[in-house]
Amino acid sequence: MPARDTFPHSACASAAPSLPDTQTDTQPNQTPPDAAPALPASPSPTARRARTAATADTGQPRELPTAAFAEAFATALLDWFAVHKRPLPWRFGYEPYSVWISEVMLQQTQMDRGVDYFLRWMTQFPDVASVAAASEDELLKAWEGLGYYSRVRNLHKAAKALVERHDGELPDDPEAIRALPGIGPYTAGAIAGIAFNRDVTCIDANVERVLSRVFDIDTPVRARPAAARIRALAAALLPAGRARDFNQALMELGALVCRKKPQCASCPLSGLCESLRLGIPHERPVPGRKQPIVPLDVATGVLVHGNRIFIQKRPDEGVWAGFWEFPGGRVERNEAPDATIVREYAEETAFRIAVRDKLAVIRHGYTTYRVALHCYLCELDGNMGGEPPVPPILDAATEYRWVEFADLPRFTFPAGHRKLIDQLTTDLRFAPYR
DNA sequence: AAGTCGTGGGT
DNA sequence: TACCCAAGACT
Repeated sequence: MPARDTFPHSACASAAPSLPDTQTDTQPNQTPPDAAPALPASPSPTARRARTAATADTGQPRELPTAAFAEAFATALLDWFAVHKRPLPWRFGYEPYSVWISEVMLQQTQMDRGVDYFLRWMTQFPDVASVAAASEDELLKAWEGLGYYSRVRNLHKAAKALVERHDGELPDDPEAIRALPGIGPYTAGAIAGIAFNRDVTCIDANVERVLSRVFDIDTPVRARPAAARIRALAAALLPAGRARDFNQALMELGALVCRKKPQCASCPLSGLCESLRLGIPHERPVPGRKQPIVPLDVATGVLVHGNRIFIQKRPDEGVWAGFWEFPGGRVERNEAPDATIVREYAEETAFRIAVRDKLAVIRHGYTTYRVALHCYLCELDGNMGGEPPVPPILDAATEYRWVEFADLPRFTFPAGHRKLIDQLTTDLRFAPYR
């Protein structure tokens, strides 16, 4: 736990507003800062003892940093950021649209991948209006491979709402931003704070990690008590007028220095960090309950007929909604994968098919599953293979196509199927069909 | 509030 | 290999 020395009458740091969340969180203190005493940026023992001040009324362990600590924290952090800030493409101009796209794109996504997708997206959809005018299929194709595709559907809805109601511009009011589809507490804070430089914080996994270490928060960071404390701490540490740099700096520090394996030797906050003082930064943040990963065998068949390949479009709900795919499904208990293909084709298309070569086993994961995707080459069986072939009776799809191999890149596939297509490009057994 | 929703990099 | 988990939101 942090030092319990409390200074009930010391200046309490300014508490910048944090976005309202579904969980109501009472800000312990909203009073403006008193005259902040000048304090050396270096962490003196005095500064360390002055780290926190308890809320005066209850005396509960809901502690906020003193103004002096907050200033030392912000100064060290912002100085570091000025030197180590990466030249990311949305860090030029901070146009709200660019910030919005980057923030949504980077949700649960690694920076390097996000940058590539961002640059392509901005070329294809340079403004809100172009997103609103695009078809969902176009947007989905641009998002293909990034995952969490409801993000792009919500982006579409939000863009259309902005064109209709806000003249195609993002509002600068955190509440109004938060009301848009796909924008939660984090993204609303990020847009308001980073694009508009409003005095608002944003809490992502980086911020959680940094603050849980600096203040040695010993309960699961995503659970309510710790989450509320982190929101309050971030708000108290935020220097007025510096939200753009402060928010980015906190996240940048988490991404570059205060990583899962912390690099405390090069951390500008090492002198202020309670978990480091205790020698346990690697024990923070305390993780929540983790979901078990379920292994799953799935089979899929690439059905060829002449030089055409059968694909179908998934329903509008559930995983990979609206994606194209090769039919297939879960391998049941005591079922061989090639038998799965025959069964699934019968159920999903009413095709009788014959399974030929096994093409690949592709391993990938989605959400809580770890999938082994067994891939087979298939043909229509017996007299089903007329010309043109008999139409399918779709049971798990909204559309179907018989397409040439060269046309597959125009359609949007789940990553596992996309990997299969990539492999087929060089698979000699598949040469007759491409 | 606990599950769902993807994917690939890091270790 | 196996596991963790990332600039989260929604239901």
